[in-house]
Amino acid sequence: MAEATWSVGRIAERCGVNVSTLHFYEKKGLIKSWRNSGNQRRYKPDVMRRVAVIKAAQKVGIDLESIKLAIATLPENRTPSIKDWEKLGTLWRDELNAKIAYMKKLRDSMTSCIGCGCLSMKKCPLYNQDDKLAIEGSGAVILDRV
Amino acid sequence: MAEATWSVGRIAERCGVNVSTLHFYEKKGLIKSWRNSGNQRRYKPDVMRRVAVIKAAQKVGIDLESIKLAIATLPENRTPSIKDWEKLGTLWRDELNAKIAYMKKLRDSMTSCIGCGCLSMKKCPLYNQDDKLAIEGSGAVILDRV
DNA sequence: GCTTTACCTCAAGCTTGGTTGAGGTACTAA
DNA sequence: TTAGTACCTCAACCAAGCTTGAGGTAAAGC
Repeated sequence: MAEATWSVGRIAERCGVNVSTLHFYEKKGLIKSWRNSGNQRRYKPDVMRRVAVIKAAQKVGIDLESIKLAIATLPENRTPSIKDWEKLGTLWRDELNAKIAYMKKLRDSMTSCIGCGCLSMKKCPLYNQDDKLAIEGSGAVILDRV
Repeated sequence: MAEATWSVGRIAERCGVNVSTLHFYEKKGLIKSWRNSGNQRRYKPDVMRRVAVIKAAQKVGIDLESIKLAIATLPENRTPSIKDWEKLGTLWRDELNAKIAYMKKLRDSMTSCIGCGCLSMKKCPLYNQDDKLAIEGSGAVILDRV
């Protein structure tokens, strides 16, 4: 059972994603499969954990490219162990901590800055916080140029 | 000075955004202008605060549509007061608090769940947390269907 | 054996939040 | 008056992260 091989539809069902998503992830290099004699995808069961981890990481705002890089640190030649996975978790937990801290800073500036006169100027703390960690990739950077 | 009218280029420069962004926001109904005799946009100075608020809200992960709805609560017939703006700030601060709380929950599940056996199943706390507040709009919802 | 379901590939489409470019008009400064 | 900017509109494009559809093959159930 532990070393069974899985079809794309079964993986999709178990992971709660569409088949097209699995195709997409494969094309992006996030997961791997081999083909059976009829050219259909077959998976090792650990792909489910990979998909689950991808989804978990996305939830905390990590994009697929970064997830791909992180996943690339997993061993190629053997099924990743609990320890291997935990390392990823730790990595992302740190990132998440940083994001939380950033959002707290934003929150604390929010009420005061939004009503105050500084908002469109370069002194405003809401603008001048380090936004390398910005949740949405873009949107940042812009207001510091004034 | 306080009641001066501004051209699109000057607003763009003061707010640190592109002219095209202001066109875009106007098309989306987030800001307003009128035209001079030569069909060029003219703005009241409070549009700068609007733009600034839009950018601030984006930083905390609020999408333009929600920002538009929030801005729509501002008075139409007069320049919004500090109090009006502060109401928005308070609203978003609450939203941000909820997001922070959500991310903390994710963080606490992260290390333990990622390595554990529950990750691809419906019992995993990492999946079954309320994800209405998900940072990235999509990506959520999916793993609860298993 | 036959039907239904699952799978395949490739291309095109969708959403958000803009940017870029073409072709043309208006304003400003010397 | 004449450059040189600044502005106008409209359409097309970009990136991420998928989804949808067309046209065709494989596998599974009765």
